[in-house]
Amino acid sequence: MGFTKKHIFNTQQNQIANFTKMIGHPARVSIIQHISLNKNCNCNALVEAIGLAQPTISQHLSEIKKTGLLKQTVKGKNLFYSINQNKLNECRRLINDFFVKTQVNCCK
Amino acid sequence: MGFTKKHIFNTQQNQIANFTKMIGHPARVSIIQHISLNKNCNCNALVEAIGLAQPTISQHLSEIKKTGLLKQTVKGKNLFYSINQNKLNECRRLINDFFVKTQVNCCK
DNA sequence: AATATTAATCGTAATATTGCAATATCACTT
DNA sequence: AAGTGATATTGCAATATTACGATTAATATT
Repeated sequence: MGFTKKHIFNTQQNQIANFTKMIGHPARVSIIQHISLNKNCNCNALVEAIGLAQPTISQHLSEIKKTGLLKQTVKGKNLFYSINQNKLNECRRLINDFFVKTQVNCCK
Repeated sequence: MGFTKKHIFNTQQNQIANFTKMIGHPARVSIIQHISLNKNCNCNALVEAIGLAQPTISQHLSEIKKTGLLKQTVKGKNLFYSINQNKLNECRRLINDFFVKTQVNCCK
């Protein structure tokens, strides 16, 4: 097969999986870290910092964008990325909630 | 290609990616939730509760086990799974730290 | 207008993941 | 020893992911 049977899981389970899957590649971890550390971070800056080809970085960026975690600002010919803090908080809360519930349930 | 160039990333980035990738499938989210909620949860119980075939559940279990998140107890012919709390805490701290740093950095 | 810069998209190859049927293994029961 | 139950492994098909060269599109610069 190769596809995921998403329909047999509930919305929350799929959301948790979507967010963690998005983070689940070291290039995307690195991209998120770089963007949060550097204002005015564009695609080229990430290509140089990380060492993957430009199309590869662009592809990873679009995976992250699909979840809504990134904002874009055009300045001249540059496209600067920044973190969408609302989405970051949503993502963080969802995942943290998963950990808290797992921990509380498993030790009672 | 298809493979990940792990060597160009640091240990922490790979660790974060490994843990989040392990959680990044709704079946594995569901498996972890079930195990934490039910003491004496074995493979068959998961198969019935989730609705995927036994080999599929077994495969997802082994993905989770690879990260050390599960403990096993043999009782008769049953193999009961439970959450390794130390590993859960390690995983939670690592991911939370990633979120905290991202948040602190991006809004200063 | 021609050129350079920036980033997305296309096309493709290699590899990984997801899912299941069939089978194997291993422990317990009879 | 044969049978049963529980789980792991094997083998395979379908799909997804990762990576990059080539190309495209869009904007800036000269």
